[in-house]
Amino acid sequence: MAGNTASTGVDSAGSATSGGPVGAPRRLRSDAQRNIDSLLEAAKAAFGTSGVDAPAKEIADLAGVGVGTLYRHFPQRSDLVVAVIQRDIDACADAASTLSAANEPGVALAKWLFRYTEFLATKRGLAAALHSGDPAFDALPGYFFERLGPVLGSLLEAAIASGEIRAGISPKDLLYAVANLSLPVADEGVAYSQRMVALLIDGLRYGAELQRS
Amino acid sequence: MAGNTASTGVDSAGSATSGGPVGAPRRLRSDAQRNIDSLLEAAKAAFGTSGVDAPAKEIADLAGVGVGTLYRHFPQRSDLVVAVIQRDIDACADAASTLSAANEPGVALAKWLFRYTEFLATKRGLAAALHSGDPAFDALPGYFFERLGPVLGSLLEAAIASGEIRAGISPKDLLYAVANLSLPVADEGVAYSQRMVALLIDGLRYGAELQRS
DNA sequence: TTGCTAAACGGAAAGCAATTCCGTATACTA
DNA sequence: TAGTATACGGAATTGCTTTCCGTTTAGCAA
Repeated sequence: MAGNTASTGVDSAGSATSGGPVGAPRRLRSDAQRNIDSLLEAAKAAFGTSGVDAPAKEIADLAGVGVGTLYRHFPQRSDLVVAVIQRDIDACADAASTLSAANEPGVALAKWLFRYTEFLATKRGLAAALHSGDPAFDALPGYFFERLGPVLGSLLEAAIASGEIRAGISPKDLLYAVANLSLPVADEGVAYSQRMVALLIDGLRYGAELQRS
Repeated sequence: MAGNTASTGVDSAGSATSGGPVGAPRRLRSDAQRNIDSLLEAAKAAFGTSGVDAPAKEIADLAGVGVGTLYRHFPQRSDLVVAVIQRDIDACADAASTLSAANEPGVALAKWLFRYTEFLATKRGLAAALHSGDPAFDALPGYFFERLGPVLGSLLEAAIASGEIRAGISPKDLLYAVANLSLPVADEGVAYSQRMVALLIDGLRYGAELQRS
């Protein structure tokens, strides 16, 4: 779970001067670890209540720590946002593998995409941050793909092999396309997103039979 | 062109001589109008250079006015953003009618969608604002649709009539779907957006022949 | 257990950008 | 040409992020 280390650094390089095994950055003190967890919990709650722009103070209070502590672990407000999102990405990836094991290839693909859609729908404001242009979020899309890409990749591969879906679409493209389609627009809700995703899936089915056999 | 009046009010009504009836807003003073124009120009430039988060001061300086003046015409920073976007929406709508007059229905539809895609691509940060959840932008999607909906509606209608596209998709859905797909993701450029839009169009073609005749 | 020290804490203060206020300047009208 | 509503500029206010630093504490060794 990447989120836990925050971006305080804990840079992988241990610069081995002490002769010990490289990359042993010294373990986090227990209270620090506890506070990081509290902060992530609090942040998730605050983002849900007050949106991504919830003041740092509000989050710190909710977590029962001072703002100084918040900034010790998450040097920039955006680092907290990133950590929270990464946590949820991990959860989604895990759910995917379970789902793929219990369904037919084509069904598994569609089901997972809809599940993914719902997952994104709960993000709302968080997803917006992704597109804010703030360099602080530059790493997120990468993490997104790194984590979910392989999962969707297998689903896709299986569905193509069974002839239900045409080849030629990359996991990355599909991942991002659905993410974008799931952004909240106007007064429409999740229903809109799902309609659009369904349309995209039809696009994938278009011409699939030509490749069969 | 809605942008010019800013949100200071100045509702469309004009006329009304001296002892006029209720709601004669009184025309804008010439220097005020000039400053509003300068501000819109400056804002567009600043957004391009420093992103949507360009400081108000920067924009005011660029326009050669004080921040007080900026806030007089655009009470909230977001009002400026809205005005700039509306301007560009209008331009896109106009281009659409021209295009639709010079092409076959199906071609016109596809061409316009790609043109629309490119238009959105230049917005980048601005588009992100749309999804920020800030209530200040609530009116934008409405304007977006009000202006572009009818245009895309005609294109769509014609393409459906010619049997190239299946019925059942609303202009609104398509408009928003493409807008979302055009959001910048990761390191991909416009090419990505266009690939996805093409996929969506294929989705529309899927099953079209079944409805023919 | 006790003592020591690096690590972590909390919250006051500093830094910044958005927004408001208000005295001054100016475009219109009579 | 004078009078007045409008508009102007920029200093002051406000609210939030981020930094700083004296105080507290977990983890370790004697």
